[in-house]
Amino acid sequence: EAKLEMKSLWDEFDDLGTEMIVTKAGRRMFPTFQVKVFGLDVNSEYILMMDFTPVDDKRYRYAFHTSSWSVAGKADAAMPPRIHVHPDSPAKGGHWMKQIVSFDKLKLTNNLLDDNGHIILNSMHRFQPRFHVVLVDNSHDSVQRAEENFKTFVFDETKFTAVTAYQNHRITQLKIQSNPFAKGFRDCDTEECAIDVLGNYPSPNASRSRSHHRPSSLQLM
Amino acid sequence: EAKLEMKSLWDEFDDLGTEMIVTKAGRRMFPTFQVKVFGLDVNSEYILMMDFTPVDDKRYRYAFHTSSWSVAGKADAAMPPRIHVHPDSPAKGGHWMKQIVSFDKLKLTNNLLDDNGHIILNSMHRFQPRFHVVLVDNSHDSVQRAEENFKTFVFDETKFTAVTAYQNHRITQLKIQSNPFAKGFRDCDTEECAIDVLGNYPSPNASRSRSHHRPSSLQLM
DNA sequence: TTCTTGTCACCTAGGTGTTAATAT
DNA sequence: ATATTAACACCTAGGTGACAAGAA
Repeated sequence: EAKLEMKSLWDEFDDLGTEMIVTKAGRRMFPTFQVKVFGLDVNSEYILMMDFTPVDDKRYRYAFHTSSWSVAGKADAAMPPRIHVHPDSPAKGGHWMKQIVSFDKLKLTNNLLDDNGHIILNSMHRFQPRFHVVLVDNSHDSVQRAEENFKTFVFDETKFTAVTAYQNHRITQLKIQSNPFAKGFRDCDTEECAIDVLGNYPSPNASRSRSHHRPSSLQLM
Repeated sequence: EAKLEMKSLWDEFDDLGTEMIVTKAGRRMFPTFQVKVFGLDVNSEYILMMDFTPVDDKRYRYAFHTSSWSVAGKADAAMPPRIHVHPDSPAKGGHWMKQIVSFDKLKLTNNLLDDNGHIILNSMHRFQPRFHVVLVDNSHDSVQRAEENFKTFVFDETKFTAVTAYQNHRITQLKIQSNPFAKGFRDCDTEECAIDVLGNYPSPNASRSRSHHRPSSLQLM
């Protein structure tokens, strides 16, 4: 009834141990959580939403010399739990099923005082994204039907560790290779690395050799 | 029940004779058609939409030496009439009234074969935008109530001539001064021209002196 | 030490009028 | 002549990881 999009990319990250950046202003997830939804009633209204549950009650630490995560103690105090409602909500089943549902407006933050409605997560803790489909039911006995009107989907391969800076260098490299917005950090000499995750080729003026020296000024000739 | 936003800007354009660019790919309107809506039922559903009616049955021509429009004959064959439905439709009255309704996704084209759903207009003809509010009525006798469920608003100051290139140079200048996306064409030596139409000041790195010479190369120092 | 923050160059994505070339 | 098209420099708006500095 719900299928995770870009599963192979999620699997690739999951095999390395997915990390998601959290910032004060809020950072999008990459990969973006996207699903295809099936089996809804075309003319009934639904609210689609996401939340994040702690995977365990632990705090983690990354050891660079062994390139591995280890437990660093008990979890910090839990943050105020928040839910992200998909901005198209409420909408009819027909709307949700006619295209991929993308949670690309969802942002993660570590700011406990956030007032932008972003999802608040503790850094160095592990989380499991969850996806919920709620049927809008205005009938008098909607309370009794609350359970059947509420469906939750969990994709194990989307769990991740929240971080303020990437820990595993291989995660950094996979993000750079697969996120179009990080194209500026790709090292490409030839066209072999130029194919993005969707199989698209770059525009002709792309892939000039990267230099991270910051010019102090520039002059027109 | 509907109030035009940015009326003073529309008036400024209307006094000069508003022109709107039409292109094959589709061009947004500037000013953008935006309204505040009042008096809807908060919990009923409405569809909001726009269409464009010919102001007259004439074709126009612009005389640069006299800076004026004149009739150039009868109108060309009318294009297939199209309606632009606001992408939030259908939505409850509460949604429409809680913020300004902006038709910034609406695009104008002169391509009669357009398959992007854009509004098709004949260049060098005059048009009157119209705004419609339609109550979604599922009752059995909705046919009888069709008229009361359908309200149309016309703001005379939003009429314009469709063009493929600006004719009146004063229109061009007003577009450049008031549209943020045309900031690159502003001639500014001091901060006096730097206040945009909303009264906002520019960001610190703006308003470098404009040069339309295209550098053949540039060098980092 | 370990983790977090703020700034930055470098991208994606797309909205401007200009200009030269092309229709009509 | 007049009208249209396509490429382009220059913007707005905002998403990346790198890096240096700061905080715990």
